Amino acid sequence: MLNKKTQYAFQALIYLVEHKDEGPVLIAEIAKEKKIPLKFLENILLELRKMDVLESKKGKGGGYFLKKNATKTPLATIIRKIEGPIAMLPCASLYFYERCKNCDEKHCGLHDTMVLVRDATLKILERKTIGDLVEKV
Amino acid sequence: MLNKKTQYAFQALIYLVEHKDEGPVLIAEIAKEKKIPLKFLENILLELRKMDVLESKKGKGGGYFLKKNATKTPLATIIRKIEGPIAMLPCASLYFYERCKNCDEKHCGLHDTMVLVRDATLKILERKTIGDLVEKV
DNA sequence: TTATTGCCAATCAAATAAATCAACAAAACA
DNA sequence: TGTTTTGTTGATTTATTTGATTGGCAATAA
Repeated sequence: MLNKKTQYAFQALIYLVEHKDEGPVLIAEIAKEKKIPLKFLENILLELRKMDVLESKKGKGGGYFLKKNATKTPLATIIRKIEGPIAMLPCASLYFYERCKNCDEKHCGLHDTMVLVRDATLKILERKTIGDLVEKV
Repeated sequence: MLNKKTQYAFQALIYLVEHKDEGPVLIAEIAKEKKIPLKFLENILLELRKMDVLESKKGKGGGYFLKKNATKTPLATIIRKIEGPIAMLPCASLYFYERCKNCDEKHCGLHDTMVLVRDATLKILERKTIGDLVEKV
């Protein structure tokens, strides 16, 4: 399962996509609507800003909003930044690879299977984007 | 990522499949070979025994060994028992389903995507079994 | 200048995961 | 019988994740 932080990140992104033509949105508003602890959400939004998905504006009328073209960001990118590896095992990860201590992955059925799972998962998560989170009406 | 407990469980199962014609295997032997904390491994093997994958024998010459037909157990079954949900979100889980607090999953692109990921993952993990963990030579 | 809003850092608390400890029970064997 | 080997069980400790709290700083609009 994705951890809470990543789940909250997705919920916040959904809210921002839904309100993307309404100017900056207050952190407090997202926190209230999506029932996310305020300070925890602050950190999450900050991370998303640093990875160039969001922009922010301080002062009155300020808040967070999606950066230009951010809706095209694949979900896999968000997960890797907020959560970490997508694969089920370190030895099956592309971006966070670690060698197994006690098995030779050239002859390990578990490794092979987990690579299959990773590929099947990425095929979906690299194609689906933030924009796809909100269904067009 | 799978948690340590599940990763250890798979390593132990691999070891037991590799030695399945040699009678009971000592917990200590598995722990040493697979570098798993002994007492932690004890609990894991116990859980696997309670889910009818392993059998044990006490006393001298005792140890753990695979139950008859246990090699046909799908990997998904092991993960669900030791780790929990396979899906990335509660609202996308078959066996551990929970409704979302703040989104209507009938119109949620995230939910739809995570169901796709779950199905792709299960297609593999329901087919691959414990026996497949060890490649035949 | 003042109110508003995000930025940043530190820290505490609760929950969960991971690892260890200590006492016990069953089996084998001399 | 009784001693050794080995698994069983529950309690405890430690580490990590998650969530909550506090407080001051920096930028912006009015």
